[in-house]
Amino acid sequence: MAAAPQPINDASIADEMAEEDIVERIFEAVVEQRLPPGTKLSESALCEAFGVGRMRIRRALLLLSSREVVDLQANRGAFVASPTPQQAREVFEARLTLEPTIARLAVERASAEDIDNLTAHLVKEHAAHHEHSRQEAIRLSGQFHLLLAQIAANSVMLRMMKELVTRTSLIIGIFGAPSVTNCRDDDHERILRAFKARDGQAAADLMTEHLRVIEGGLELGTQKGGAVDLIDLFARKGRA
Amino acid sequence: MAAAPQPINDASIADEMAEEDIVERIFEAVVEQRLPPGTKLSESALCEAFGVGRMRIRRALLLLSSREVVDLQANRGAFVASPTPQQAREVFEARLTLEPTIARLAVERASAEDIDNLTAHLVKEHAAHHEHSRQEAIRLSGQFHLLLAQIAANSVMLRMMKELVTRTSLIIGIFGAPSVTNCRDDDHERILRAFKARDGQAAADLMTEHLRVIEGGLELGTQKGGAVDLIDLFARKGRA
DNA sequence: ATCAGATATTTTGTTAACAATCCTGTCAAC
DNA sequence: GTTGACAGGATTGTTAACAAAATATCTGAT
Repeated sequence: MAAAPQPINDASIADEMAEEDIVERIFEAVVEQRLPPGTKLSESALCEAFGVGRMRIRRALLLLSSREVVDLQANRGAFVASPTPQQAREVFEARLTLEPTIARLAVERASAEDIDNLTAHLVKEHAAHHEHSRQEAIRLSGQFHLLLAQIAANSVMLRMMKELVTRTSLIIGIFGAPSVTNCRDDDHERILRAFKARDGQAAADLMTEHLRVIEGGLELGTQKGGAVDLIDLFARKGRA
Repeated sequence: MAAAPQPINDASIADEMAEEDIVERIFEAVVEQRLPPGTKLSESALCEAFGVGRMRIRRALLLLSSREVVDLQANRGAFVASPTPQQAREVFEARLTLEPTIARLAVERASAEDIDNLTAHLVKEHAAHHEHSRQEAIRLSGQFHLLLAQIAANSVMLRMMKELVTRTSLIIGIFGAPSVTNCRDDDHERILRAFKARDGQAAADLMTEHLRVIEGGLELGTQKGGAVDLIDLFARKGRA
């Protein structure tokens, strides 16, 4: 309950954070699954955490909700979204529509430096896996897909991908088998080889396969954690 | 300068408009090209127009800017976005990525009623063309694409399409040849025939062709109205 | 002990006043 | 006549206080 107005955590680089930075930070936390689905995001807590006024937090939450990463309930507050099976299917359908083309465009437009960056990125991914630093592995694994969108040099699709990658992390958190990480970096490795061979079609096909594997690893019938729908669960008295 | 708090225009159905409705209304106005690129959207004017407080307007503008339909400049205000040629290319690239798949999915998932609705929609489009009611024609022409996304039953891609269709209207407003309307309804007609034949691939191909024709009709070298970059234009003294 | 109701506290939503910035028009100086 | 500075007005951005809703706590009865 400290009423100290000064920043508390590591968020105080210069003077103040723009709401865009706050949105970015929360996106990252969700991707790394440090904010599980259903987590309450109270305004006062966020104000302290980021050391900013309530208005900034409010705007950030509105932006997050417009991207369906946060569920904004009237008079109740903001919660990390808990995608439904239907939403999960829609997110993967959108990714399967966008990402093969993004991969192909990225191959066509990648400079030598881009490919070097991708290679360096995969090294980091491997390292994170071997070090068993789960959060870092997940973060890098998601960022690989964003890197492709960046190389494809289309800011519209890059923005769409940021949303989709973040929501995918939530989806895996809810429906993913326990041992499954977001992406197998073997697949990323194969896609990188397609880059080096300058084979855009192969990259697109590998991406399709990659996404199908991830979606196939989900159990869209049983939701694990997150906000279990208690109303639906206990609607009939006694036991089901 | 009327300080009357009651609603002024047709926006007073019940008691108050949610910011989502305001966003929707402004989207519509942009699609119909009643709000040309570069138009200043002052807060006080919007407050009067919609009969709501400043906070609502502020939130609506933030949402609009997050979808790049509005350009939010610090301490200067909100302006209808003026897409650059680069942004125009990116929007069309995204549409060319999404819409063929949306068309295919829509064909696969369309009920008989959906096809009836599409048919009725095309009748309206024709009527608007013959009546030379330009705004209505433009609106319906954009809505055709949204109808397809709705039939495809993917809310993620539907939301993306709402943004892309709206931005396309801005792009045509800036770079379109004067006589060009948004879509030739002949193309829509052909797509509808693919629906009736239940030929998803044909619908996808026709959509690709349709979008290429529209993009081909743009003059991405010369921007007409909108916010002409005077600094860049008159940087060198005298004449270029 | 459990549950219902009432009260208190916390949290969210809104409003209004205040501060800061920008635009416009004016006036003086060159 | 043009350029620059300056002041007034208008618009945006922020803060703080207030209102409303929901949650938590407490009491009392069954």
